[in-house]
Amino acid sequence: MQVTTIKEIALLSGVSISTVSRVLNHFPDVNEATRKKVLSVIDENSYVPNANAKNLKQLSSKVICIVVRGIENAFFTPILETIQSDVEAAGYTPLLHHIDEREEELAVAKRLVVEKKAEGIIILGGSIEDRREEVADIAVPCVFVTISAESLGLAQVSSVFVDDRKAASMAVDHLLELGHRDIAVLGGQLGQHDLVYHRFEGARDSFAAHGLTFDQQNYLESKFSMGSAYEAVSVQLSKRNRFVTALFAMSDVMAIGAIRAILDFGLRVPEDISVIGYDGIPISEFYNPSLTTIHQPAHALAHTSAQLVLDTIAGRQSTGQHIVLETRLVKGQSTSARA
Amino acid sequence: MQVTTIKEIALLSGVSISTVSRVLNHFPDVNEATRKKVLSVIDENSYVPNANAKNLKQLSSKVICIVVRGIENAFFTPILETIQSDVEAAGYTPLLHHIDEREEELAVAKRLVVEKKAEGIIILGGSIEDRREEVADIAVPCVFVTISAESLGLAQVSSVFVDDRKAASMAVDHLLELGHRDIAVLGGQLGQHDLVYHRFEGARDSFAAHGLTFDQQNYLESKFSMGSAYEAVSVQLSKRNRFVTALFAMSDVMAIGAIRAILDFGLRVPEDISVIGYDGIPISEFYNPSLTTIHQPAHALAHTSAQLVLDTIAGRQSTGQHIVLETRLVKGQSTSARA
DNA sequence: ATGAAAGCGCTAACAA
DNA sequence: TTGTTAGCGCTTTCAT
Repeated sequence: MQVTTIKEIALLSGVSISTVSRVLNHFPDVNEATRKKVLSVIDENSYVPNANAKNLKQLSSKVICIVVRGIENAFFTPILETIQSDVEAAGYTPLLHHIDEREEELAVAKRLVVEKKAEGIIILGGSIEDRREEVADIAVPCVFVTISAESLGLAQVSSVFVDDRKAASMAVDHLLELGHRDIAVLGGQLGQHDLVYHRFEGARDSFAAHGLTFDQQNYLESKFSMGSAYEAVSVQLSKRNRFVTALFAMSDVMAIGAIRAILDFGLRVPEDISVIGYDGIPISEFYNPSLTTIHQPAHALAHTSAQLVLDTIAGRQSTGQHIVLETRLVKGQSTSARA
Repeated sequence: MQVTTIKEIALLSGVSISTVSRVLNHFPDVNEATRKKVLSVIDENSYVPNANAKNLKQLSSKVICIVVRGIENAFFTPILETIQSDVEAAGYTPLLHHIDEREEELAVAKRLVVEKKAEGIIILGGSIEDRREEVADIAVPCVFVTISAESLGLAQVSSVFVDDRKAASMAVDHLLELGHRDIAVLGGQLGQHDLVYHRFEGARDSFAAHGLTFDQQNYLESKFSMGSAYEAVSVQLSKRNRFVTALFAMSDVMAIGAIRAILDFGLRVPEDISVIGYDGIPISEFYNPSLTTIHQPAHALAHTSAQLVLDTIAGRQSTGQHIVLETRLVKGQSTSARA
């Protein structure tokens, strides 16, 4: 027979359900013999408490939820691991929740607060444009990672991010300083997400700062995947041949798709076309050629965001903090001076 | 004020809680006007039902849980997406649950069945050695993906996998047929997981079939990550120089780490050392050189496993099925005949 | 140190 | 079509 409830354990142990509950929750005021007995019954029947009932009744739970948009974002993976271990080190239980593109991260966050009695929320890959109400609805400290939530002006809400615009301009600066003038920008659909817009603006800033203008027809639109980037670049190559001498991709994943397309077209990287990426994910070092890329400080993003929720929960800070972290250009083998 | 319970919605709508529950669960027998009224109150207060209470009470839930070990296994990502959409297409709700290395996938699965009232379970990346009891404890249809559960002989349990031993031998066959004799095998810790053992045995089979013996000192141990593989190969290169002309890596991720190490040592791939990988993850096509690899049929693994749980739940099959899927050698640019 | 009892928010009979 | 009511399995006072 399957033993599924605390009541059955109580019966089998010859104690009341409250005593079983005390054992389960490591209360100190339980007779050692009783505890042993109960634990053995629990073990023999491989009983597992029902978290629904537990959460339903419980008021607080030492849980911090991490809500992530998109399962296959390679840039998030190391961040998640670091956040999880930081949260654990602080005595909280991290609860990782992946949501797919269609789901609403803010609604999910709100639900988790109610259901899991989460005391804090960390959101990766969300957006907050015109959603002040929904964010305000989240009743616990909340940190947005990779986007700024400063404009919301909410005391419970913090954010950690990089200056995407500046970073993108740094990338294009690098190409311009290597002597390139015909430069393509490979990015997402403009207007789809703030991030794309910021990086695009950054690229234009760089051109402007050099007294140049970005030629809009050199903007290649693609999804944030290798296959899509490959496609976008291949199309241009076969249509316009060697149309640029350098390319700035808004993610390393896109950069890799682009490079493969260039190589398959019979050109060399960086000799014929230089490529610079964005993110600094692990593969960027291992790719061949290794990627020149804008490195986002994944660990710092993770540590800082964990610290922010923890501090806000503990009341060590009373108002939302919005922290800008620095990016850094990592020079790989995928860029070189114009031939 | 935050409205958090069905009771408050009932009050505000001027109906009973059962009516609200009916609206929430899309019951047909609700007056259209009443439904509208309730929905508007729900919306105005952005009320979200508490899933704890719901699951606690509910007997069945049309949920299928997918338990995955390891957050960063690139091979699993596409499988997960396919399983999720297949499950949805069948009218079930997929519930993805990532667990970390320390957690016990079988205990988690059992818990999910109780808590979420899951009607089926799909497990990726688990192991079942000597754990018949625990598996038998899972009260609903269960499918293991990438490992065989045939030996358990449980009617509720199915599995879908490839013949790792045969596939590994196929990989080494390829290298031997290209004329290579000094071949390294880069894999995980032997004895750590069945999978490592099977692939190792497969490599030895191939040597034996060619009248040769594998030299144990050519087995390089590493974790399943690029960095670790890089390290392992670098050490051997600096110690024994060009010690082999070919290398079989037990995963594409390892193959990439190995290639980078070889390139950084000043050698060429495949001219100096050929490398063959395993898995056939997306990056294998995009890497430079593109990887020769043993392609595991990710989509077929996904479709088949989804079908198996669904069929078992529906009673369309009464006994566990154990299905072996075929791998295929994909020739990339990372292998060539011995110089 | 232990037990009894009152709910947590919801669903699912059963009535009306 | 709607309301009333009895729990789901657990935690948490309050007694003892």
